[in-house]
Amino acid sequence: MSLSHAILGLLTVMPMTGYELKTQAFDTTVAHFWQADQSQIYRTLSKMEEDGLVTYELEVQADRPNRKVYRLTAAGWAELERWLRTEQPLPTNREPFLVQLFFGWRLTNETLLELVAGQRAAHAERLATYERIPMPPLGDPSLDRMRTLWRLTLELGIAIERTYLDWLDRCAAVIADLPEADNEQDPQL
Amino acid sequence: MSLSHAILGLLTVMPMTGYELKTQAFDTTVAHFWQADQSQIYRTLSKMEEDGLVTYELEVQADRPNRKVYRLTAAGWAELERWLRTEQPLPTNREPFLVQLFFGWRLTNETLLELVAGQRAAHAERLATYERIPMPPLGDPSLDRMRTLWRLTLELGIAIERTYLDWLDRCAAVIADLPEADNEQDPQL
DNA sequence: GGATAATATAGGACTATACATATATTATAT
DNA sequence: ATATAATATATGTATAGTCCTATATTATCC
Repeated sequence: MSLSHAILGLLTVMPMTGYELKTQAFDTTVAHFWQADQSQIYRTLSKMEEDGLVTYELEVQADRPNRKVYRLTAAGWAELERWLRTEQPLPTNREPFLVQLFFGWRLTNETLLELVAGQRAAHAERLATYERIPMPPLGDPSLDRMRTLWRLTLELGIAIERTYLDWLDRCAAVIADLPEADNEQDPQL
Repeated sequence: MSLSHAILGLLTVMPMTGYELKTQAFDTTVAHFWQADQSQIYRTLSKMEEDGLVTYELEVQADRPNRKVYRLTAAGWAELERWLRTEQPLPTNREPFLVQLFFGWRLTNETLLELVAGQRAAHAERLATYERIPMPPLGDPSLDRMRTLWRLTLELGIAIERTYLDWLDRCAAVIADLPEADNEQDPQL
């Protein structure tokens, strides 16, 4: 489970509550490389606390629900340092849209183009989200390691989304020129 | 669960056993967009059979374990056709290496460069695997819809891997020029 | 006035995935 | 002689992730 490692990393930047992890990190800053469900964040925090990786301070609030502000323990720091040096496997590919495209030859060009357009819109939106994140310029000598590395991760997110958009445009062009399917004999049961 | 839909798609090409699905499809032809565990394939086939989406013929073999050759039922065809028209969500991003890079500013440049090199090797291998798959040329009028669409999915796989490689090279260059970390005050417990 | 959003945590139920092992036979490699 | 790989299916167990709902208060929107 490297959700716990992402959480450890985030809590080194600043002690936070589960709510802040969700809204100010997983939904925004790190969304391009790790997405997490609210309920899973809370459950993982509980487990990490049990395991002694984090502790929390309860901030009692009058007009709002109480906050549990989590931070790393010594064991949490040690585990993060260890994990950061461990070679990580590539993420496994699982893309429903490519399954559709691969097996979609019986669909009409029109239907295929609609699917392509849908994906294009979704990727364009994702790209726009990433591009709205202000990126620290490179070449600035005052730019610290942290922000340089952070910038690099964002650059990948943007590059991948651009790759998708280029490819989807190419798909649309190729499909538009494709002779329609001959579905006479299908399905052949 | 769209593993079942990937299986439905694959079985339209040719009736197959679970073993063949694993070795001749998920580990090879469709590996760039869907990877599946052997045990999950068998369990999913069982469930799909229960649900009436597929049936199998038992091929009794003398010198080898018997084979269950699966093919679609009418309900399986209907479900595939329905699913193929349904808009699919973008895959969620979860990339352990980017978590490392993002939170790795306390590591030395050397350690970071080792991690980058490890990822580079893994992506280069993946790209080589994709490039070994013979890709039908475009512009061939005899090229059917199926192979054109299949080619497009492979092109994306290759484009994404090239994006990773370019980006990893850029990472290496940027990290090599980075002043080393000043870890005096860390970890700040 | 009623619905929704924001702040905050949590649990139930399910689905999906991963990793290891069992079983059985034959062929090949060391 | 022993081990491993290939063919073939299957189960046990654990981990990871999703979706929905509950709880409680305040603020805002229509």
